Amino acid sequence: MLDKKYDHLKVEEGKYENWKNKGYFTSGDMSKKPYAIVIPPPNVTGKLHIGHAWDTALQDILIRYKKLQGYDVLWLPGMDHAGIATQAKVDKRLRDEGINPRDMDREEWTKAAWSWKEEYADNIHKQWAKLGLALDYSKERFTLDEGLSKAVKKVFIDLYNKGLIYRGERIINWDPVQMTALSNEEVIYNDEEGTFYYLKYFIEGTNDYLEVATTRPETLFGDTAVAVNPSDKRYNKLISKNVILPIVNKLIPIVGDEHADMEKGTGCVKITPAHDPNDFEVGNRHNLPRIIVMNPDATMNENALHYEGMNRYECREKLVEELKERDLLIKTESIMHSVGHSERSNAVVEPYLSKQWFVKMEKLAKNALENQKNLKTKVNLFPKRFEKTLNHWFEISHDWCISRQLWWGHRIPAYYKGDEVYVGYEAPGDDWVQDEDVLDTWFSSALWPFSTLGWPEKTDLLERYYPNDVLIAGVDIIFFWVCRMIFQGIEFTGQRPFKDCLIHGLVRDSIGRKMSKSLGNGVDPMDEIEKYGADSLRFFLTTSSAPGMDVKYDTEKVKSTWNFVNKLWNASRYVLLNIDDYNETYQNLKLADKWILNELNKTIKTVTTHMEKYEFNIVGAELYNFIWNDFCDWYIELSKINMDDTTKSVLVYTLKAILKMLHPFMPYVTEEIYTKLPNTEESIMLSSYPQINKDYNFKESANMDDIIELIKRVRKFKLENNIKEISLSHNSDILTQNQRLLDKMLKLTSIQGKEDTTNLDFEGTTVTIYYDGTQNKAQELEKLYQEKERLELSIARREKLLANQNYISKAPKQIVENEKEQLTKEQRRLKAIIISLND
RNA sequence: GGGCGAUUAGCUCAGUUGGUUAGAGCAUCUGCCUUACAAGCAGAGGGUCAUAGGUUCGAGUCCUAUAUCGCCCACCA
Repeated sequence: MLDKKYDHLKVEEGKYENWKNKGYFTSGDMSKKPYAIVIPPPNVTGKLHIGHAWDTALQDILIRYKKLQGYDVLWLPGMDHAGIATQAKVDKRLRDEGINPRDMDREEWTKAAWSWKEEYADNIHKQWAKLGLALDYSKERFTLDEGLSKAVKKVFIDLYNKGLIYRGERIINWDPVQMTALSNEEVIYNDEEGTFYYLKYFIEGTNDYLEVATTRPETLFGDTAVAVNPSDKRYNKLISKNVILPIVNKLIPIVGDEHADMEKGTGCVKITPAHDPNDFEVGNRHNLPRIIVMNPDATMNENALHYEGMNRYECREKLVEELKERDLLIKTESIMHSVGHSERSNAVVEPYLSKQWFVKMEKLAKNALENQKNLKTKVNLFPKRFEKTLNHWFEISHDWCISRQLWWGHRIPAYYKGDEVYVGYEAPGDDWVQDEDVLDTWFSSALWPFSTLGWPEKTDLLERYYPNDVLIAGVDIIFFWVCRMIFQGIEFTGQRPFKDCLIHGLVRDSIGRKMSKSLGNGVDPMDEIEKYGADSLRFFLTTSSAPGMDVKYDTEKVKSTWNFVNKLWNASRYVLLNIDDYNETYQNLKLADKWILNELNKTIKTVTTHMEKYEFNIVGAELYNFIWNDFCDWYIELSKINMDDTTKSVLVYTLKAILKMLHPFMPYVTEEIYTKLPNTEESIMLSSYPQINKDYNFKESANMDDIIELIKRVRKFKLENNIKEISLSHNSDILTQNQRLLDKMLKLTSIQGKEDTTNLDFEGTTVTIYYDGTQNKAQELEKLYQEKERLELSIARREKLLANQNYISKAPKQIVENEKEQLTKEQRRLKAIIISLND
């Protein structure tokens, strides 16, 4: 028996360990069809947040659903080493302990990082368990483990040999705090207020100057030209003359280049090839020298003369003062411009000339785009509109900077001896030194769907579970991850990495803001599980929004989900209290039994359809309605009238189906209840998903719908007119057959002493309500007139519609038929009201 | 500048290929402790579906504009 009260903590205790120990999460039953999902590996940097809870709950729903449907499900768990993020955390911890991480040698530091990893992996395992995720731990992987490292090396080496990876000096996004290069995706642009400085660049041998505007005056030490547009009549005769670079007092040329926009600013642009991507290109076109003016930590270097050693902002401030003193500053203007920040450190990114490794994207992106055009082999995104986003990234993709100046990651398999470069698994000789840098974390994550299955070996796992069936990811990592998995999958396996890709939104706070550490508005899923249980949290997260939309985290809604679980709990208690000692039978089904079985079939159909389309919000609403309204409010109440073996059987049958459909969303409470029911498997995880039973499609179930409607109307009449006692008379066969049902649901009493009457229509027969309601006569009449007026309007509307030949000929038959039926029904009701009014 | 999304009840959101008089939860109001559940039951009120046009027998749904909010991308000397 179930406890009197639903206690989520008690229900959830111990179940996960049991499932895990019994091996229910383990894949590999070769007699079944495979179904595979790989988890988006969380970073080993800290705790899982509410977004992870959502993302993983969605996956768990599919895994548990497919398992019940009889698939051999593999949900492969794992974690990501998360290069920059983890290195920052490890460094911080070391510094807090008084150790300067940069004083350590690489090996020593790496040891510290691995111990961090173990600790945080342990945390994440505990959180996965709390969430109830059916992960197959026997297949767990880590992005830095041996097999995956081998895959990473192979991909790097192969791409290099195909000419799709190269090393070169380019302007990259430099994070001066982490002191590493970043990819474009790792830079976040914010609009910020800045200052536009207008400077005088005197033209050699004259007292004239060019007016040059810049937001970053400190880079002038790296200026090697000023560009004007060749067709700009104001300046084009100056081309190939020189200007005097302020402060530095050296001559730099005026070059003509289309990059200079005549309409913009003064039309003159300072060219700093080592500190700006556009200037870099201009520099290439005009063979300009590249002068780096900053150190890797964004302090000024020796090229900044007496500003050497200052950080870039201090330098800017002092330099502007000096320019002012020397009358080289014309004016300043404040402007809004967008400033790039490092995704991880939030430092202002410095465009910086640096020698890095790049993936050449053009061909890889083109292949991915081509593949997306093939309906049979493309990755299907849900919702579909995200395919546009995906394609756009492939269309514009820049070469991907993949080297990072970090210690935590896959070290680049490139070796140097003098000017020679060798790329391969091992150093070609003792006197070769390996590249110090590691690869972008996303380089290894991009291989995750196949590297985790043993690739590049031709393993059985790979054969069986690749391509994965679906990938689930947040909208925020489409570019970082989804795109890259797709092009790497196609390049190295010749196949899409997954057939479907379900994209979900972000969890926002109750007033719609992004959850962030700085705002302190984050919600810890573990706290919520403590308060409301994993079942409530999961159901809320996965059913509260349409696919691809954000969810506002609303505690009230989680509470109301808890109420729903509690409702299920109590309904189950009711069933269990009533089924001691019964023989399962479906003979002599009563109208109510037929009705609920019929409704159940409809529910199974809808739920299954929408589960397949990842429309969990619809599934959630459907189950909520069926359970609360149909099963609890009607069937359970009706079951009290005649609790025979058939009723008991139907109660159990329906409840079992409910639990199985709900199980993917609420694994714990469904397990608790299911295992208490008679004739069940040891665990609900070993049961099978409900299917439509064709024997239980009953036409006469519509009679029950009619009766329910009648009951509702009578109840409304009673309540509106504050009538305590009523009785009914009628000459309907259906009602006669279900007289006990009416007595019970309407609490009918004897007809004696009830002088007043009113009439209702029941499918063409008249039902008379007897009551003693003289004190409310005026109100009753008022209600009747209101109803009469409403019906007349509606009837008029329908009659007009049905008189419209266009409508009759063009609308689907079913719709027209329905309209006619409704019209008949309303006409009957109106007639009954008129009779009542005449009485 | 380009793309995408949103705008529906007081609040948070659904609304499948166009088809009864637009739904749910929460909140509000009325009446109920009816032995599964008062964390509940029985009812009620509340929406000219952002605006303006258009297509259609029929539009929350399709088309064209507009407004507001949000996200993404690009640019930003």
